Amino acid sequence: MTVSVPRLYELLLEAFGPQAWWPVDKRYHERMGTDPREEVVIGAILTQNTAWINVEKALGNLKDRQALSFHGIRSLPDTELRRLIQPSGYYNQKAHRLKRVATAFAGGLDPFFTRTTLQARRELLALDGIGPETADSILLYAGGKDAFVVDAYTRRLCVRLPLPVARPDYDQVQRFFEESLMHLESSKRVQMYQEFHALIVQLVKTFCRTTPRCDGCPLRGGCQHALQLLSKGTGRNVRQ
DNA sequence: CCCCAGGCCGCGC
DNA sequence: GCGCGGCATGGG
Repeated sequence: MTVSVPRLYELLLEAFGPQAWWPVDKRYHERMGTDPREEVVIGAILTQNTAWINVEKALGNLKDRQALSFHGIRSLPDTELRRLIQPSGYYNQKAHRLKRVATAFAGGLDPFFTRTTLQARRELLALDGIGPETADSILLYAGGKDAFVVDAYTRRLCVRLPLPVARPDYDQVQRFFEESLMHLESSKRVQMYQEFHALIVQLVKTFCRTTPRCDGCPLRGGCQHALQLLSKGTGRNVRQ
């Protein structure tokens, strides 16, 4: 039994409800006269292989310093930027990545997002420190572009269910989801991409963890892993 | 104590 | 075109 992608989305939405991603402090940006989309970009870089709780501390530090914007980042000395984002880890690398992005988009995000999704993606990937997931997160959550975000969680879900993906690498997983939802009207599709990724994160954090906790998982009925558990009795230590 | 977290890059093969 | 180590912190 295989779950279709639209059905998968339906099940997750029923189980967890709307997720309201990407978390951004709009009040702050209204007060400061800054672009909230820049916070999305900054957060997307800070969260690379990092728990969000640690990213929040770094974002909080930038906020306190009134530097949660590209202009703010550019204005900070390297040493201070490193210190402010230190809780998010990899702070030397990330400080450089933030500086480069803040410089590349010194003209603001509006001109950048007038490009086609494909062209904008190419330009993001050309920046040192921006890989496919960071690029697609920026496109989807800052730009409202139709880019499906794939992360380690999405790939784990594909392998465990499993979904009929050619290979569990970034491009194949992305292609699979995008082709499965291609029939939707454009603005609906963007909204669904945003919600879908957030729901997958929620699912994997709650149930489909490194060591699965299948009890109460909304996908039990259509998941090969959960079904294996049932047939094996106590297979709770089985991993994939 | 160990493992993990919403990756990415540079290197060796 | 791969696999692998390095990058770093804080929470479970």
